[in-house]
Amino acid sequence: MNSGGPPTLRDVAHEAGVSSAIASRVLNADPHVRVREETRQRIQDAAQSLGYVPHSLARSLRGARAGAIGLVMHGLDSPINVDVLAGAHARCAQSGYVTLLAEAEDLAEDDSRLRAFLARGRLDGVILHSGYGHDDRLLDAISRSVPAVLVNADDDREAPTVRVDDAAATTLAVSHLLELGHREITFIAGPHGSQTSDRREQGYRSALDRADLGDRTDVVHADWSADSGMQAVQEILRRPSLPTGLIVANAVTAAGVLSALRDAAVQVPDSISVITIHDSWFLPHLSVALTAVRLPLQALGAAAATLLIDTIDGRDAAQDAFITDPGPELVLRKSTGSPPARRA
Amino acid sequence: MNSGGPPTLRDVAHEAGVSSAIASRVLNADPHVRVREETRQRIQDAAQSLGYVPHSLARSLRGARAGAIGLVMHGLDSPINVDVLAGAHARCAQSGYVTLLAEAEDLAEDDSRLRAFLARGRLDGVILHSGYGHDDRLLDAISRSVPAVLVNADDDREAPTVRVDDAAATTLAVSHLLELGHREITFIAGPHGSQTSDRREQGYRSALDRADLGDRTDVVHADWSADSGMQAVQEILRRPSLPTGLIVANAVTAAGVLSALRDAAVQVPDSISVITIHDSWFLPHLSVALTAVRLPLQALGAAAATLLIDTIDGRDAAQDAFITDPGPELVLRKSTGSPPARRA
DNA sequence: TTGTAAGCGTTATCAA
DNA sequence: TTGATAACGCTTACAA
Repeated sequence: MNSGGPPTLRDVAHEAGVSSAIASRVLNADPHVRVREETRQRIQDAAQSLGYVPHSLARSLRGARAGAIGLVMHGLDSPINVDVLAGAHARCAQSGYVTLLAEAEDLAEDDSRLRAFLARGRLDGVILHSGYGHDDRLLDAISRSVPAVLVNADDDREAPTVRVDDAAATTLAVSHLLELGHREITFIAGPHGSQTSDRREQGYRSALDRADLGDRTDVVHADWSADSGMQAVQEILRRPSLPTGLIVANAVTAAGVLSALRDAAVQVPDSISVITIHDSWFLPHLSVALTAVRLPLQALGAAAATLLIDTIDGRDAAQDAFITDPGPELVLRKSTGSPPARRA
Repeated sequence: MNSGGPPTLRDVAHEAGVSSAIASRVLNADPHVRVREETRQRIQDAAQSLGYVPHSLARSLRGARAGAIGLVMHGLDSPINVDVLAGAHARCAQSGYVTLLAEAEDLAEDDSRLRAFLARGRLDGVILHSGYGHDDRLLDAISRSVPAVLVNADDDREAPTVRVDDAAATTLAVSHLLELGHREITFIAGPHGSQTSDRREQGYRSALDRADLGDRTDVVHADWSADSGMQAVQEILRRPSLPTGLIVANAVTAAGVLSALRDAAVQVPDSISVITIHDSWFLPHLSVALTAVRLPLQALGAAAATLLIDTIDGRDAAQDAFITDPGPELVLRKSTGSPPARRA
């Protein structure tokens, strides 16, 4: 063997009595090469018996592929975002890419982390799970170095974007409440500056407009967290009159909304109906099993990965994409019902 | 510039009118080298103006460090496991390592994914978040290739292991119920074969033993999922008499437990008290706000990373470790209380 | 104080 | 059908 370390291609070639050149071609099953069957055997036996493992760095250094994709996520404390991550990760793994994980905040705040992450040759591309719009600098740095695909950003950005139909989701939620007879529907949005939240708000507004209820729109901002959901409810409860329906822009926030309602002894759905965007495992287990509009989050992550991989592999692609299959879907549970009878 | 691609060290050296050797030393701040201040400036200016980014692959190929750590996790659909991931990831990032993410099941099932992940030179070490004991083959393959640290495995394994004090956690839960006056306490365990669950069960048994209640032990198995928690409750409800206290080995399972109890109209905590291992954001929002024993999961992940990094960097380390700071901590909410008065 | 040159493990281009 | 050999971009003795 060589000098102690793990066996190299040369060790294999030497063992098989051939040059490293054919060893390389044989082991990579290069279709353009015709070797004697017997030689091929010898090489493969040698590789086998030496326990040869190709050195991925050396390979990528020579070729141009790292075989790795960067997943820049945010808010991994929310199961919603983890779903997107899982979808993207699975699709990358399927296609033979390993994935590097990073948090958007970390990279944006700490230049040395950003550099370590984007170090040349390490990544073939990056999926940036954004949505705040505060990350132009981050996107700039990334796309200067490798192809990037955005998830959930607006489409005025400098990279292709993949999205679910946020507006359709809230529209569906509004329709559901409208059909039940609600006319006073408040939307509990995400944080100011979130493009995702803005799109959902737009769906809410236009659905009310279409029902000639455009003057009844009412939006309260939260910040995606459960606590902020509780605060939003407390704010609403301080008003002289309550809405009969609540649409919450995010399932985690909705968990807080339900708790605050319980704390205030407001009956759901008898006094007020609640519906949220995003389905997740915990919704059936909240204080009232929560009705939701399911959005295909794993599919979203997977679509972003597909788009990126197509780009990397030189297939055209690189268009913005809407995930419409499956589309937003109503998951009925126990938190919505008819509005309370009107007090004259 | 060179041939179109991004600038290399040689380009920088050329631009600065020096050799690539000093360029390298200057840019890496090699302490053993004394360069004229003016030269150092010229090199750094050149690097700056060319937008030079070191090629991490070439660097690792030459040196021996990849600057990357593999995080092999399982069950990312549970926030509990995501907490461990977050802790490990943060600690790695802090120390300048990027992280490669993989799912244990994927690697165990698909050899080509395992090979891609462990490809030589890509990783400096791996954290394996295990707990099932089914993964000996996986651990074998990994530790044959790089240093590994286990999370939550038993300590008879072939790699150092980092753990929280599972037994102490259930002991604390038992004590809490005992103090409230409970004597019939059922433990809803994780799946058969889970070492984590076994350790928790042991803490439960020995705590009851110490209270001379060793003959009252009662264990029902679930599988970490919320659904299995519901099933466990249904099984218990079929019995002629009910326990007064339930200790659930996992917070996600506990969510299902509470829902099943609600569905069966069993009052918590009036008819039955419930306490779970693991605190998480959703516990306050369940049908009854759930009392829990908090375990330091992020610290667990971080400790695993620290241990691994120490090993990689050649500091001694590599001992099994218990995370005892902070230790298991009782988080009181509304799901535990005195047992119902005994029917004579 | 700076430059030369030899690798690190592959792959690709020739030539044999 | 196979073998030399030159890159890929960087680090590091060693030499000047």
